[in-house]
Amino acid sequence: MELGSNSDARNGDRLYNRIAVLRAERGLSRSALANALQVNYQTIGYIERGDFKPSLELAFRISEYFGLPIEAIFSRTPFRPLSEEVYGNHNAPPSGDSK
Amino acid sequence: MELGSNSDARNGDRLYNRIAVLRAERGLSRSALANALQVNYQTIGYIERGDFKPSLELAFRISEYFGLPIEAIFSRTPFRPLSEEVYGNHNAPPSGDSK
DNA sequence: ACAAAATGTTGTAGTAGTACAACAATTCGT
DNA sequence: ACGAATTGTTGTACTACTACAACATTTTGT
Repeated sequence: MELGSNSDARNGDRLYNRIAVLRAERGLSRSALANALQVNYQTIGYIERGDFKPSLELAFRISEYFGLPIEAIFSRTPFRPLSEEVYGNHNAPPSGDSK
Repeated sequence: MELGSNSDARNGDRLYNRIAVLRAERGLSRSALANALQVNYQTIGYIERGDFKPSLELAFRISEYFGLPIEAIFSRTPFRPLSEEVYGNHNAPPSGDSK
């Protein structure tokens, strides 16, 4: 069955995360991160794009890896960009995912 | 199959939690908590005694319910009693679970 | 522009979290 | 001490997380 379809992460119980950003900041590929966390690299992909939520166990591993609290990485409500959080919002354009 | 047997929470990947304490502090029964969290009351039992780990989703619900960070409720390493954490350790006896 | 790396997609399969039910054991109020 | 509430046990079933594989698409380096 497809993953991104319907029965999985429908909008109500979606989980947002900053993994992609944290990876980017550190120049880590998914494989590299997955490797460090001892999980399959596709699992990182699934989690990053919200296809499903990690186990609490994995969330802890990720949290420890980045040295950040779980709440800084995962959230039930969308994250504000870290950049904004640090420098404030100077006239932001509509922040939609383009495609 | 039994739950507390073998294949589940063996000692390596056990997860400790303070749910029982938090419940006790608030005089909440498992059913009451389960009810508030919208889960089966037996699920709370399973989690409390470490039979299995909650999903991240549920961990978030619990965290929000108690108004505490996930890390204050769940940990990969055993918790120190909150009492000690607050008042310090004044000559503690061997803190084993008796029975 | 081309090759290599990174990411996305689809499909299959195993395991672990959760619900639910029925009943045993324990604890608690009066 | 008794009954009620709480907690523990066993068993069944479903769904979601994770692994893995093969291939399509996109991005990146030179």
